[in-house]
This record gives sequence, C-alpha cells and structure tokens, in this order.
Amino acid sequence: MPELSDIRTRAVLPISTVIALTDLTARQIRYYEAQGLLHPLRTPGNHRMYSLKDVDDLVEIHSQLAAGFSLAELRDAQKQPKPKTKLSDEEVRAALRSELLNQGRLNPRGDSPTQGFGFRP
DNA sequence: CTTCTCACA
DNA sequence: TGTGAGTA
Repeated sequence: MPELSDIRTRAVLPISTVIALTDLTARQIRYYEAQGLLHPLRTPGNHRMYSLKDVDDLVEIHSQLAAGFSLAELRDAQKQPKPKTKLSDEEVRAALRSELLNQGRLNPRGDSPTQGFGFRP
C-alpha cells in the first residue's frame, strides 16, 4: 500500500493527462523540462511519466512566466532553500507577546490600548 | 494510437 | 512556440 505522502510524488501520469489538467501544450511541458524546471521519470520506452506535484509545479511555473519571470530565474530560485514560511508555535507566541508589550509605544495616536484586555501578556 | 526527438517555408 | 517528419 502506497504511503499518502508518496501519492503526490509518484510519477504515474502520461503527458496527455498533464495536458488535460494544465491546459499547457506538450511543447511547453517538454520545453520547461529542457530548461531544468522538471524531472519527470521515463518509462522503459522513454515516455515521460508525471506526478501530481509535477502538475502543480507546471501550473505554478506558467503563472510565474506570465508574471514576467524567465525560465532561468525560476530554475535558480527553485534550487535555493525556501525562506522559512512556517513559524513554530513558540515563535508565534513570542512574536505576539512582544507585540502586545509594545503596543503603547508603537501606537501612532499614543493611546493606552493595554487597558481592558482581561489578561496580562 | 500516443509519445519522442529533431528540424525549420 | 508551433508543427510536420519518421520512430519506438
């Protein structure tokens, strides 16, 4: 039984399915691969097999291209580690506590918004 | 029949 | 990027 986490990365889709799912042409899909943005598996007969993640990536890639990025830029940006999008619960709590403690000083109007919270940060 | 690579009036 | 040729 396949792990759920593998479903997304398992290459089981022929290019015809990817075309139906993305509305991209076979030409475009193959070209993006030639530029190093995708690495679909190949069957013994040399046919490309795509995963669901590949489909997601293709959609993202073409929207980025529409936004003005070049294939080279997307390829380079793809390599580098993601600039940490998720904060740990501890980091979120620390940020919130810091924000509450500084509201008085940061408030442009200079009020005292710390009144009436019903608890102390 | 579908996909692949390569080339270009 | 499109498209036709000649394969696998």
